[in-house]
Amino acid sequence: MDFDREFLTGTVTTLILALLSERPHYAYEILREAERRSNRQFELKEGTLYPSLHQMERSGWLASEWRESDAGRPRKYYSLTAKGRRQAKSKREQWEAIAAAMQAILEGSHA
Amino acid sequence: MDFDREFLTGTVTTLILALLSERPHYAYEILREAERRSNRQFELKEGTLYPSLHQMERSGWLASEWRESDAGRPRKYYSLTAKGRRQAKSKREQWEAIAAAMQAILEGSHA
DNA sequence: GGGCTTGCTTTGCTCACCAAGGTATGTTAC
DNA sequence: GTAACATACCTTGGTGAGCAAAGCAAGCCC
Repeated sequence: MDFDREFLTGTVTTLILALLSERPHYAYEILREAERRSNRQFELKEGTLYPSLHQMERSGWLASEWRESDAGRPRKYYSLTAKGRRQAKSKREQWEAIAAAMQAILEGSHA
Repeated sequence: MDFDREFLTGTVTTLILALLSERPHYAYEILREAERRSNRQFELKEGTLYPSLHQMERSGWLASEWRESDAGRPRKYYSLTAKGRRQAKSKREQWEAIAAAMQAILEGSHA
């Protein structure tokens, strides 16, 4: 399914924070992981992800660290700061509340 | 709960189409109904709703009709066109797919 | 008369997302 | 050897959704 662009707004930050809640990731890995877990439904774009990560780091939600890789270029790993963990929790709760509210509204409209 | 603004993107159109799938509504009624069903979580703004309705009418998804009211000003009732019904179905399906994909991603990140 | 609610509308702004481009390294295929 | 592809990082410029803030109009209650 191709989503209308506007549906993704708001999911990107939440999604990044959720993945980083589990363990540090580098950007490219986030792209792949988001695709994989959503069964290819999410195709996070690089032009979205990289600026988002930079923005979140500037906001103090993330810390980054370069690590050598066995093969290829070094990778920049991002992890959550304490502030980032609070944000992750907040975003997840907000998302769940939105999903519940939408569910309540959509229920009445089924054909 | 106050939502971060970006979370609402994409939900507005879906929400409007869902309510109009049930029966015609006038704008002010949509505002109230969205609030009521979401337990006050959604507070759709007038500056969002009215331009959206106009946009959707220009796109041929909605038809409008003025009706006299027992009390107060006449109300402009919006109803779905055939095209609008197809859109309503599509948006609902997209929303449900997004919600499922997000759920899959968030599941792993619970504290 | 003043305030509240209902009801419709518009202007100007912000900012999330992304298309499109670029750089660099390593692997596989021919 | 080189072409093609995957990995891995980054930036610029544009679009468009949502909203704050304002206005207009009509009815109700005190």
